[in-house]
Amino acid sequence: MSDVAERAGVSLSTVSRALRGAPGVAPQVRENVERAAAELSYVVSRGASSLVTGRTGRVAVLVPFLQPWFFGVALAGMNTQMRSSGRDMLVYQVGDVDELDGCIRSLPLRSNVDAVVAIALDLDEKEIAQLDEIGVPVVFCSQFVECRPSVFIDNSAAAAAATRHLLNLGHTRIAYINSRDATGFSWSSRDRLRGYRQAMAAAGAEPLVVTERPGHEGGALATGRLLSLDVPPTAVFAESDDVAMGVLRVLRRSRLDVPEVVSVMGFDDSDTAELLDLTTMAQPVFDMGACAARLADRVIDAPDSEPEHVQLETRLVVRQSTSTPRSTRNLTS
Amino acid sequence: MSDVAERAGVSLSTVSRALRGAPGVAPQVRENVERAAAELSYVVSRGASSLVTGRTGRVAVLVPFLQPWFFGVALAGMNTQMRSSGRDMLVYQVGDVDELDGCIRSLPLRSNVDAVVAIALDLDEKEIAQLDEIGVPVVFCSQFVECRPSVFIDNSAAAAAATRHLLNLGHTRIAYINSRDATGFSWSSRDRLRGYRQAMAAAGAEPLVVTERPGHEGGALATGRLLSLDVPPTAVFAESDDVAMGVLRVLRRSRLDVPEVVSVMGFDDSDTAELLDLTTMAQPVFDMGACAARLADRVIDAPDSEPEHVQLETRLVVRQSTSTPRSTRNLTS
DNA sequence: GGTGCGATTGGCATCGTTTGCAGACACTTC
DNA sequence: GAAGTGTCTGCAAACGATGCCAATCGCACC
Repeated sequence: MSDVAERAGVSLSTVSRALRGAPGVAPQVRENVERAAAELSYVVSRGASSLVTGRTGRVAVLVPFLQPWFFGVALAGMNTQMRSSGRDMLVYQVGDVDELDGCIRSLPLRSNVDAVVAIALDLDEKEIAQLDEIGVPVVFCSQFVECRPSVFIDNSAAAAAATRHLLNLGHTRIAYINSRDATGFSWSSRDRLRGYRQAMAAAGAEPLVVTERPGHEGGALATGRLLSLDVPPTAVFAESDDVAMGVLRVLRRSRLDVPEVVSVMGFDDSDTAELLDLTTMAQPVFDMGACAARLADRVIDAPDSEPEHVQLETRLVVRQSTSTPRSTRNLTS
Repeated sequence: MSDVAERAGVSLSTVSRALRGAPGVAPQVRENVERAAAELSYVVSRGASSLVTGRTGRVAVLVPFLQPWFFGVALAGMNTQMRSSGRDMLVYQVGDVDELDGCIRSLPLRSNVDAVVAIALDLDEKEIAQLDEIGVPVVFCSQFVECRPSVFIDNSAAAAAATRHLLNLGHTRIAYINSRDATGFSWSSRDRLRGYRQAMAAAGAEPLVVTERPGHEGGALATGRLLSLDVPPTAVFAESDDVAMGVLRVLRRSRLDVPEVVSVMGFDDSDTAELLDLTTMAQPVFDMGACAARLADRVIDAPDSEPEHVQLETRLVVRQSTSTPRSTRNLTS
């Protein structure tokens, strides 16, 4: 920076003010400084300035996985917003509770980031309290948390709407594939299950829930169970597109036509859903990421503002995997 | 840090040494300091220490996209390795050349990161030179660059091997779907195309190349063109799994059985490839990320060591989408 | 008992910025 | 022409760590 000052023929303070866009710098001088900085291809050291300001200009993002579609899209949304507000994005994968713990007590702690965004971590209260202890504001993305800034969708209402679509098509025997991993229920799947149950109850239909492990393997296993029932369902609502992929795979291998024999409904609208013509309940993941970044901006720039909750809309994307059940068609045709 | 010093009853320097694991601290004292730090849940400020040491403990990762499977997996690999070497990962999405440019001259520049990893950016020499100017060592992931540390696969050899598999099955009319976007050829697809041509030439088979835009839309469009040829191919080798998805989709909609009527070969072994039983040439993306992180470690810890090149192995994953062509089967059965 | 040595420890300058404060300067206003 | 009012600029003290250097300590050895 002193090089820039020398080249522009001004003092360090002036360079600092000029480059930071602070008021009280003559336009001419500012221009000189900016040119000098550009010529020397100089940028301020975030580390040094954060020492003084207490702001690092960095946000840590905690994700349970990096690989699935969902997180890539959410990160892309966050990244876009963060770039426009001039912040940098640190990414930490925290696959399990231990890693979360280690991460909390070591890496982005305290004076190394301005805020933390937790994406779809499905934390319980104890873990949230633990996060609070790091002394950095936390924003929740894809999880509703009371008294904390968070972006989320209404999983229950969305699942109910998806279920109603199947009911409206004339299905009554609609199975729901629920997933559970070693850690127990996650919030989103619990809410979705609830929405399914409500919609089924409201229609007077009998719920049919199978629980398997997450992912497409779980979907495949669950489908095996459904196909061996006394009366297999005519429609399957999978907790997520990923699970639905397992369902489609088994049905395809069994040469059971979709939607002719079985309708399949997903949740998420991942890119593979489009690829496989899966009807699904879309959630705006990119926007959710961008919104989380905005909430982070807000919590950093106005720490005392009250936590903001943003609920984003879902929408049903109807594709080729759902239709009226065969029996209905026979009657009406 | 002074709080910790006070609580442990020692000086600042001793705390610094103790927490950093530096030698010359009595075991008893070290333990006291560590306990005090833990009790105050204190962690060192990276910014402050980097001011003195010149090391930030951070690595910037430049990716063209965040959403595709490939980048999520590569980032996961990098993240794992970086965690174990105690570095933090900054992620920047640089979708186009302008963004790259902006990124280069603003964000992670100079004193804000110790190294930069460029994942699959397919940079040309001018851009590489530009990257050099930021004064931070650069590691290339999924691109071979002379005189720079880089991790990559032999795209040409891998594509040749994949093509040979189809040839060995008895196909002779094998189409290659090549993609090109607004920016022109990318390195990997150019190399893959070359491998395909070589294998075809070696077998005395006539190459058949169609070029479309990238992604599954491109695959779909290319398939349309292939299906309207005078003599459609019996096998299609898509430049990437993503492109292959478009191929499969069109074939499925056309009720052209895979592999009965057309064999399809992909490249990458993405998770959807497994899902759709796509035969594909797998590249070790996770390992590539991890390896890139190791190279970054090396270039940071031993700046003067000569640039290391790591070529990782690919392997053919045979699934259900390839088989002998129908004509062969007719002859042999 | 004095000396020398190695192992620990504390003091202090230092890294590159920001920022409060005061000085310099130009320009009004009386 | 002096005083008042801004606007702009420079000085110097932080910020929180590190690392050099010197001081201290314990201990064995002569």
